[in-house]
Amino acid sequence: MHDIGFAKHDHTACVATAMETAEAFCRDNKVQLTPARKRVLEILLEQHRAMGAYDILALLSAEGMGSQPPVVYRALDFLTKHGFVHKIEKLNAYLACSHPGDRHSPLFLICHGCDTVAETTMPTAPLKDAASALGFKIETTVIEVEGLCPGCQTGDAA
Amino acid sequence: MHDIGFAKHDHTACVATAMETAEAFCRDNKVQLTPARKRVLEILLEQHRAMGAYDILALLSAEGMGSQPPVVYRALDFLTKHGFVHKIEKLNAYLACSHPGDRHSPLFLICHGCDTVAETTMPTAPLKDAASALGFKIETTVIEVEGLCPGCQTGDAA
DNA sequence: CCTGATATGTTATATTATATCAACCCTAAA
DNA sequence: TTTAGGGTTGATATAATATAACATATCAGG
Repeated sequence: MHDIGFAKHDHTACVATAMETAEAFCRDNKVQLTPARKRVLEILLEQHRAMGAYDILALLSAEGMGSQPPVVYRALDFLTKHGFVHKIEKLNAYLACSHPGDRHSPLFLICHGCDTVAETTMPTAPLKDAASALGFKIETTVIEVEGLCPGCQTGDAA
Repeated sequence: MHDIGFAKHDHTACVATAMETAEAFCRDNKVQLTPARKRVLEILLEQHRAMGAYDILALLSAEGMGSQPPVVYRALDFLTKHGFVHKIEKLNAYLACSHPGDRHSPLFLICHGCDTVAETTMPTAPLKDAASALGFKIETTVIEVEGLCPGCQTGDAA
């Protein structure tokens, strides 16, 4: 059992479906989900947590899929460009997208008690309104909040 | 003449008033605005742009105020802790606060045409609602958007 | 075949940030 | 006055994150 949001669920199946979604997207869009890219995405889906690039690299390397930083950064560039993976700027870490296929403006909830990161969404209108009030045209958004998840508010479990 | 938001204004005076605000705050709260901290804040106010820690360090160093990274990172820690400076996570850069004294959840507009960063605000209710729907308690927020400022949308001036 | 676009392998380096420990300065308690 | 503690600084070293640069490989289309 694993967490999604901050609730429990069995995500054995969701790794498989996310991979299928990614493969379908790549076929449709004529881009290549090469072995390294595929494996990085699988790792992030399986681990279901925000991981540093070098954490991912260590796993890749143990599997003999390349041990140099560009390997993982290139894969992450590809995966983030196509929306399969998000970068958590506040943590310099990477997280598999919970809503593959959507085009959305994700909001990340970072718990500093247990280091869990949950992805959710919020209305984008307030953001657009504030930006357009200054004549600014939004292309990408970074919305991250840090605090305590439900489980860490009570016991203060670190 | 300099920019604030994306409009022109003369900000000669605002450096001085921001420094006075900071000094008053430090007196009131019994914390020390030491020479290094003061100079880092002045630099960020004078430059009126997002600067990397090492850019600031280069200026400090040229003035003989210490040439090692901890000097500037300690100053930035202090200044961000007390709200005089914000970190722009997306850029790994630091920016003097445009609303000294307020307690606010700032929104940063990052123009990738001219590298200007404007600080504004938005209603925080949507954020709080989305977080509390998952039982999450917010402590800090990072809201940054990247795109094009009014001046860079037309001429595409890089 | 040749070429251009895309991807990978490899080495090296750039950029951002922190750990650690000794010294200093001030305040306030003993 | 001495001593202890908190906060700050100085200095050295290193950790953590990310990219530049260039050679090689693969493959589809002309």
